[in-house]
Amino acid sequence: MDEKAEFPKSRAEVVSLLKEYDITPTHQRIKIGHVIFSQPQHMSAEQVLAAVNQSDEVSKATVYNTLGLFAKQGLVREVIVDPSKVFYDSNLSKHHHLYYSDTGELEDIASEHVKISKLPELPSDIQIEDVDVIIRVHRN
Amino acid sequence: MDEKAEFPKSRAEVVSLLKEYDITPTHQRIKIGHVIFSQPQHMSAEQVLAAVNQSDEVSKATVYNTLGLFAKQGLVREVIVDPSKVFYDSNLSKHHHLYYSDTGELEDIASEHVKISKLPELPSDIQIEDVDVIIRVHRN
DNA sequence: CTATTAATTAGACGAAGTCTATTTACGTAT
DNA sequence: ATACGTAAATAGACTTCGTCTAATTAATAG
Ligand SMILES: [Mn+2]
Ligand SMILES: [Mn+2]
Ligand SMILES: [Zn+2]
Ligand SMILES: [Zn+2]
Repeated sequence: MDEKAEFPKSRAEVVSLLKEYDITPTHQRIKIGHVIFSQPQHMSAEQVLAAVNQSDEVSKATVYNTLGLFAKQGLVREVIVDPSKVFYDSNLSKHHHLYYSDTGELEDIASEHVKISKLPELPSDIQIEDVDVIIRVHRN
Repeated sequence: MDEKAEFPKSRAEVVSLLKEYDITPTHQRIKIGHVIFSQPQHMSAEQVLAAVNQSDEVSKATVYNTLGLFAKQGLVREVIVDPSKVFYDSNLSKHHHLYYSDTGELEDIASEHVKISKLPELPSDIQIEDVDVIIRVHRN
């Protein structure tokens, strides 16, 4: 797990990050990485596609492939809180989420602010991937 | 909040349940309610549509409208864990979820088995709707 | 350079869900 | 019971997000 999580990342830093995570650094992947690692944020695939296509073109298929690959390799985290789209989270540190169901906004909650003091015992053949805590809220 | 949560529910019980939650008990709504309240379970809209259309027909629009209405009135709970579909949960008691990301299975975790001992302080103009804990696991 | 493999692409396709315009059912008054 | 006004249901077009396929292009090794 990457703990030094600096933002923004230069192009060169993105390249080393990809290599670290065993991802061949192609043009398109570097560009997508540069967008999402510019700051800790939550972006949908559509948003990434739009951002990346401000300058030259990356295909929809490649954006989806790349985000899926990044997630598989642990470079981004998929956040499933909105029934209509997946958010890709560039914040690699352990944290939880605050979701405004009225506006669709998604905010991080530092993991120190949430403490889970008891979890169920699970059969030994089961691996825990993640324990997600989502606080669903709305304004007034 | 309904605490006596008995399953299965007879047709007559479904009718009173709908009335309790200020839902006009139409044929279609009773039928959908009868299906989902037959036991504590998690069903997608497509599954409800299929189940309900074993005998006579209820339209897709009505199934979606009805499940949305039930959720809005607090008769079912929407569970968002799978990026491809919403689950409607007929278990009204407070509980959390175990999600098998490899198979898509969803299981309940009784709320006694999870203890959250610290939550962040939130601005006073924010209402908490729910605190969801999702344990994402996979087998071996 | 050549061969092999990996990655990208356009656009067709699919699944889940929404919307619109019309029809049907329901509730109330006469 | 009939008429009227509102609520609910319906078919099917449509949208959005995401996947797949078949063809092209780029990277890598020899
Ligand atoms: Mn949705
Ligand atoms: Mn998906
Ligand atoms: Zn986050
Ligand atoms: Zn449940």
